[in-house]
Amino acid sequence: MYINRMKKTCCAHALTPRDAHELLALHGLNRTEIKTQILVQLSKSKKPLSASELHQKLGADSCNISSVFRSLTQFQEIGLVRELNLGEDFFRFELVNLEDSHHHHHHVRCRDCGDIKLIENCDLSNFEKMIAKMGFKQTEHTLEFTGVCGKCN
Amino acid sequence: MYINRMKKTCCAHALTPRDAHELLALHGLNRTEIKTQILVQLSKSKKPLSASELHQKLGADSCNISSVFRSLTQFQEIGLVRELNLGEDFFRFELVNLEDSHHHHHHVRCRDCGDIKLIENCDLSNFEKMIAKMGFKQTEHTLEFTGVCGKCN
DNA sequence: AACTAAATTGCAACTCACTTGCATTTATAA
DNA sequence: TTATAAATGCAAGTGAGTTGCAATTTAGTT
Repeated sequence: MYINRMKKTCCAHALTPRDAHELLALHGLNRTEIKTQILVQLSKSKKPLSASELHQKLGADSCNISSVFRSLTQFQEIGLVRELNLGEDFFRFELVNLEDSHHHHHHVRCRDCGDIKLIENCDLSNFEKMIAKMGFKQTEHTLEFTGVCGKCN
Repeated sequence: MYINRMKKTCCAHALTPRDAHELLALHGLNRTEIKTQILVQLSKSKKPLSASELHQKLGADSCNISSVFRSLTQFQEIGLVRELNLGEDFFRFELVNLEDSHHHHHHVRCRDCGDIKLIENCDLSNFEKMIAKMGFKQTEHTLEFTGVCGKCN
């Protein structure tokens, strides 16, 4: 299985264009340069990227940003990509961990320099229990931090 | 102190127009009908309100929504109001607890019917410690849940 | 290689939350 | 009452994200 061959990064997998092609084929999507590059760039990035940052990385002139948004929407629908709100006025996107799609992490964003760090462990079981008692199912959460980082202090 | 006279609701205080006037005066703001009503409506509401919902409650024709946004911005600046992102494509606003401005709660929003419930307890000390070790200060967080509520299951 | 249907794209126009500049009105304090 | 600052309405602007449509590209089939 191709997933096992992939190199690991902090968050998920570093995808080669070939890997991206396999993923696209697996989900019945055409392998276009835009879709391939979005997956590759997201996998290479240490922090989640905005649509506009992705558009830059693909070469702003090489494609239209509406195609970037459309691809990101598709990737979310098939569970390949997750949309994050880090307290900015736009969304960021990250690859879902393909070996464990439930695994996710949180972020601290510096309110000064904008730098983003990952926080790996996530235990909210006391919250989850309480919400289950309130009758909610299929619960999801977003937990994001901001602060002033060491450099900016 | 007027704060002690105020009736308590689930989240903060039910403000009379008179209370609102005191608060405005205390912060050097003019006591206009718009500002007064925003505070009163926020204090009466069991769930955080969007700018547009507030505008409706004030009577959509009675004022311009830009004035609602401007007032909300001022209220945030002086720490009277907090802006929340509940995973919608707009912000909601709630009154800050005046007796304990650090006190806050979280929310579960039903992805089906949009209903919003409060979650009172908030212990994220293990996260806070980790982030402090990473060099971040003045840390803040947002933690919001979505799910499918009992009625919609 | 040629052909077809479905998927993808670019483009331009649009939506929607929110902001801003400016002229006018209102509140407050002297 | 009057001067000054604050607040407001209005209209235009921003910026992220969406959408309709026509043109292009992909992929599967002959």
